[in-house]
Amino acid sequence: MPDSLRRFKAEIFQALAHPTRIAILELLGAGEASAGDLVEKLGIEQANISQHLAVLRSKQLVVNRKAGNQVFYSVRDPILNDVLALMRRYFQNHLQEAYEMLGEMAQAPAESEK
Amino acid sequence: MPDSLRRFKAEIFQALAHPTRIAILELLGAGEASAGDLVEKLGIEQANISQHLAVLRSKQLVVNRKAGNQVFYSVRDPILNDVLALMRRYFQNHLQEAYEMLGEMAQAPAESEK
DNA sequence: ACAGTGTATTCGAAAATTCGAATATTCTAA
DNA sequence: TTAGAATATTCGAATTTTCGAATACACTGT
Repeated sequence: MPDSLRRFKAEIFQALAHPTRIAILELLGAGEASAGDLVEKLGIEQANISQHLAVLRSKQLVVNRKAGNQVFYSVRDPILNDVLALMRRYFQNHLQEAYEMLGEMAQAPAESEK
Repeated sequence: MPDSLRRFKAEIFQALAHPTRIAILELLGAGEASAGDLVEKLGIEQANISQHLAVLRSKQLVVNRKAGNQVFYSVRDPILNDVLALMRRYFQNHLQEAYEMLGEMAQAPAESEK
């Protein structure tokens, strides 16, 4: 496989390599959401969400649709959802280590739980 | 989903987010290989391969087995191969854009082709 | 035209990643 | 024990990523 193709793949993974962007994609997996929805559901700075959306857009992982004031985002290719689903299985298989790797966890309950 | 779990996922993706590490994992998908094999097949500095292997080890994506002088690596969980396979399908779907995104490509033939 | 709401961009500064060079470590064979 | 091969680690500089703050832009209603 050409190295240039691997560079492309690496860029996609790079786009996935941030907790906030994973959260965004998981939310979008359930269907379209506006930028504002994401800000509200994730409890993260508007500017920051917008920056992460810019990353996802630049790698074409999401598409957007403007409706008046708002911009609605969705996952472009359902394969991405499959990838995330596979990863969920992976994490179930290795939850143990996940916890160990993260070390804290026990007392760090994380802000935005559902 | 807890934020800490998303951080863990992001770390896995981060580990996948480098062309050399993708190349390593794709090679290992075909079966065990020694560090030296990887150096030779990828044509990359020994120290650098070793650094990338350290990243993959630290995220537990690979396991290693020492045999005398050498260290043999393999992918720990076959799900990873599935993820990479899914990604290959993704790239086929979007090859067009991949080429556009990479821009150069036409004249950048990449060093290590098969 | 103006104000207000929703979203995007720009600008630093701090943190993380990457690589080659140099050096260590570990094992084997003599 | 010494030499050599295979692999790993450390160091520092260059690059990239990340975030908040400030600002810009776009659309709507009045």
